[in-house]
Amino acid sequence: MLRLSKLTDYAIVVLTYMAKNQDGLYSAIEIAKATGVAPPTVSKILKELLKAKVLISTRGAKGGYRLAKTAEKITVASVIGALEGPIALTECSVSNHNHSCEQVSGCEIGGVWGLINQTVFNALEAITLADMLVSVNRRSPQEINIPISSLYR
Amino acid sequence: MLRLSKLTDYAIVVLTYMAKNQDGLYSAIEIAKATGVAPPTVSKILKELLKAKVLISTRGAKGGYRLAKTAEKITVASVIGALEGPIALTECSVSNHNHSCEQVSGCEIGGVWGLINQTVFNALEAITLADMLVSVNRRSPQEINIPISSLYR
DNA sequence: CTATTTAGGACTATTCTAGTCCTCTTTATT
DNA sequence: AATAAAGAGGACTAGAATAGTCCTAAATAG
Ligand code: FES
Ligand code: FES
Repeated sequence: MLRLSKLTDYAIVVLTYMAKNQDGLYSAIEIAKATGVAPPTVSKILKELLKAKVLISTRGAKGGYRLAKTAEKITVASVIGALEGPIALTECSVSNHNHSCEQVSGCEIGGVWGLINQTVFNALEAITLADMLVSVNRRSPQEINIPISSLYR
Repeated sequence: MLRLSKLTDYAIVVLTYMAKNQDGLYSAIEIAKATGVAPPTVSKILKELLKAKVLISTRGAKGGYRLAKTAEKITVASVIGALEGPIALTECSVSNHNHSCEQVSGCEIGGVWGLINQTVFNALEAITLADMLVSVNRRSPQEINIPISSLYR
């Protein structure tokens, strides 16, 4: 299904909320209440995003988190990267310096995976938090087109 | 990490092997030997690909599997779809007719997920088995560019 | 000094995945 | 007709990954 983890999903939700006021300082609890995601989970996500430098934190009372850059500069790819590590669709695409990718004897398609990977990455790098906001406002009822349809469990 | 399942990975390997002789008829065991993937696993994958009409089968002695279309018409997206169901990065993107997507109160970004999904899908739909073959022959040593690098476990 | 809030992990339960195996049906061959 | 080769379909298990919780320590405002 090529699924993203739920945490990543939540992360986008959280960031979209924060981006409504770009310079706002939000505490984890505050965000949890606003988004409906459980507090410990929000906290976990915020920490990951901090590590990835998507957010900046202030400790202590009246502390909280804020966006490290403008919404235009925060890409979906970077958020996914923060929560799930680098975008690598297959083992073959993970920094295979020691050729650990050789899962299969005689398989030489690693190069193409690189291409596919890059293509997907570019797609995700092209979409930013700002795009999310626009769509939230527009509230386009846009239906989703999933050509491969019959097989979902 | 936005990972594809191993089975999908193997499927591409298997199909690439089969595509070397477009009209060839291959038994599961034969493919297993050639690719190094365990026989029961190959069998499982072939069945899935059959269900998705990527392959055609002949039963009985001297039976086997063959490609249902030319390599140019078998897209990576369709292979992923066959093994993992439709490409839907998040719950929000899965045919949400009954709004089951409402994971999070007040979350209205579903539409953007649709966009992201579509973008990724287009990228994967643009690459076919034929492209895999070309690259196998060219054997380009092309290094993979993964900008989000530091976080891989 | 105390309340608030982040930092950094450890931990657990549940879900998903990979992989195997069994039984049945179909077909070629002799 | 008998036998062997091969796919069809699905059940099952072990292991891995994920989601989610919780605890303790450190920082800071008031
Ligand atoms: S299994 Fe690694 S390149 Fe194909
Ligand atoms: S949680 Fe479904 S649209 Fe955001």
